[in-house]
Amino acid sequence: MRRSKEEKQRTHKRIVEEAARQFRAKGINEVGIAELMGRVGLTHGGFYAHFSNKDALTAEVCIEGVAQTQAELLNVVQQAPAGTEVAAIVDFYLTASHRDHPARGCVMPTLAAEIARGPAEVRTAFTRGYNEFLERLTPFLPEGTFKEQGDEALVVLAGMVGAMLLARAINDSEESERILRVNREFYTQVFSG
Amino acid sequence: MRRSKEEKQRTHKRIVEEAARQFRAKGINEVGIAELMGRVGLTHGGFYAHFSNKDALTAEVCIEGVAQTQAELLNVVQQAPAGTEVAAIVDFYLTASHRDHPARGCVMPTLAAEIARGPAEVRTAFTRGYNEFLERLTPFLPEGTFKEQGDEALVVLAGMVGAMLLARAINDSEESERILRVNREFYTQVFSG
DNA sequence: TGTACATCAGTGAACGCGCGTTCACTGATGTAC
DNA sequence: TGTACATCAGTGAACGCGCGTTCACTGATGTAC
Repeated sequence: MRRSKEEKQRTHKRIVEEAARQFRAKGINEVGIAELMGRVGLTHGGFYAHFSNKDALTAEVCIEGVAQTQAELLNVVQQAPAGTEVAAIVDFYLTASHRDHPARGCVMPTLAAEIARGPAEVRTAFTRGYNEFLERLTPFLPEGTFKEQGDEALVVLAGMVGAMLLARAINDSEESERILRVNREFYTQVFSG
Repeated sequence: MRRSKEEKQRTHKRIVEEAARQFRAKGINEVGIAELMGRVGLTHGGFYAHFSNKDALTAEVCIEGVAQTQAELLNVVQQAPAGTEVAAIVDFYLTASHRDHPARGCVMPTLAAEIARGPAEVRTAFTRGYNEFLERLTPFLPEGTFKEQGDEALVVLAGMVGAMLLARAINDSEESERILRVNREFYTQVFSG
């Protein structure tokens, strides 16, 4: 039963979006093709009409996933009053809600370790998303607090990703909240004005 | 062929150490019991004389792995001249060598995402290691730079873990080096004196 | 100290299971005339 | 515009494979007398 070009595109998009959710929730290797396609409402064989293999899907999920976080953070930072951009970013990113819903959150804390061990195709896709992410975010950081704006973006991003990663791994909700709060306060204090 | 108590203990330790190496290099789920036991020089069936299941091994690896990084960082920080403790820590942690040898490095960037998705047993073990880690490290941080020493430890740890995670995922050696360098410089500058 | 027996670390075949991928097939869509 | 045929999105059975775990067995170690 052949489908129209438009319907194929829609199906393709639905597979990528569902994969992005599942990968973040369970990890790339823990999500099977059959389970994924089932959630999209199709059978597993049809997967290969859209992707040559699972790595090709993973590469697309990397780009799509980073682009999504980028869009959200850009939106947040653009609406922030001048001088409070970093505060707006960390207040948006380092929340209990983000910690508790990895499937809807940033791909970096959830997938970066697996990507680092993955094939070149996947790492290259992630790198592309990462570079665009930093390019877009950098202009909104305050000037001169610490070297160039691009360097500041690097510091804030690494700090947020690490804090989220640890806050999720810890099995102690009080300590987990503390990781989020202290890091929010730190970046707000250092990069304000 | 029953073995002596001492030999059993030695074997147990060798399994945990080999698992710690393999888990960091490939991820917990990508290391099989048979492969692991083979590397230790035994067959897979013998695994269950040492651990009730794979989760029990993973929990031990968490504690052992965090303790190892803790010991290394404590050693570094104790030998650092007063006022340069944070510089010593980040110079030890955020290196290309650490980035390129995850099997011998800190477990947090490599395993935290998988631990966060893992069973309570594993997360509790990691949390125990993490708490001891921070308790031991905190007294060596400078006072008053940013709130309490314990809060500073949280910030430096999150930043280092996030920076290492991203530096490993990126498929661009120049940008990867930059992540490490900029973060080293940042924490050295902010937490010196 | 020597002997008899219980224990148990490690072996290796076997289990059920889910994985990624292939492939012959179906039938609606796209296209050439 | 209508017809004939090629294309190909999606189906579902089948593939080989590796996984975690179980279990009957072996034989050296530990222990009770």
